[in-house]
Amino acid sequence: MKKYEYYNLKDFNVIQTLDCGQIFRYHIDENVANVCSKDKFAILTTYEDKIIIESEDIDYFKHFFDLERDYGIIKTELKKDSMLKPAIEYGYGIRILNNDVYEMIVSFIISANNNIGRIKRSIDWLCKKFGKDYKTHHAFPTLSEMKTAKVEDFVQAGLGYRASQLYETIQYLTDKMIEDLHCLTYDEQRAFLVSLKGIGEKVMNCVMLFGLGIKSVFPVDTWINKVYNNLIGVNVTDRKFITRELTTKYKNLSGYAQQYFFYYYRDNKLK
DNA sequence: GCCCAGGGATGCG
DNA sequence: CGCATCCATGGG
Repeated sequence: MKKYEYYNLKDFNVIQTLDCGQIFRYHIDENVANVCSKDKFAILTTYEDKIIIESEDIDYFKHFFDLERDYGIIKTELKKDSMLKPAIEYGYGIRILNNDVYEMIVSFIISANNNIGRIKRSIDWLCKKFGKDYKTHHAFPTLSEMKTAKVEDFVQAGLGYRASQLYETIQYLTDKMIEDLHCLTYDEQRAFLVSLKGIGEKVMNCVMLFGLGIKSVFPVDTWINKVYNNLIGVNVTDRKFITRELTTKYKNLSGYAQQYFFYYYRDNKLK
């Protein structure tokens, strides 16, 4: 494997970035993190003054971890918001990953009304069953590989009632649809994603954010719902309303704000 | 046994 | 539109 070393890298913490719910295929052991995306694999080791990335495709993971972007500007702007400031100081090294759209579609369909532990187990099961074995890791199953799965396989993966939803979407999707998705307008992308079985507002926004790199969206899940009520001092359950409020407030930095909030309040076991 | 998890689909008004 | 109800499954 090739190796690349980053010295005194600002605004990047591997554990924070991996542990804030935007990726499910990773494993952390002390200062060493194994990360998978598509068929690719990397090992990140964190030391006092440097981070070492080992991979067969270093360039992929430089972009994957969004390392070419200056987060100082983003954090300075968002820290002007007093509610967000402590969350940013807590998750100072979070970066929004540039992950694969298709992998995000599958992963976040599975995530619906589910918990992270079970989501990770289900996805790992699918990778072992249908993904290529690279010895160091299993690749995420390609669309054509995933199309060979039966509904029973998805049930066995522990997807519950999401099994039939994912099955229908997998059978419907083509590689061309996935490729063309990048060229659509913002509204067309949203419409396409929501038309897929198992994808509603929240999952769609996660795919937009983590798979298409669109930072003007604000996925609202149960945690963000709790955070919103707690910070504003209300008891709202209308997530579409909360989404509108927060995207209006944070505009093109909504996606970043969402991750800082999510990591801070979920880690601190809000209430 | 109950409640919750990075919600969505469906039906009804 | 908004709203209620149902949906599998494992862990706390």
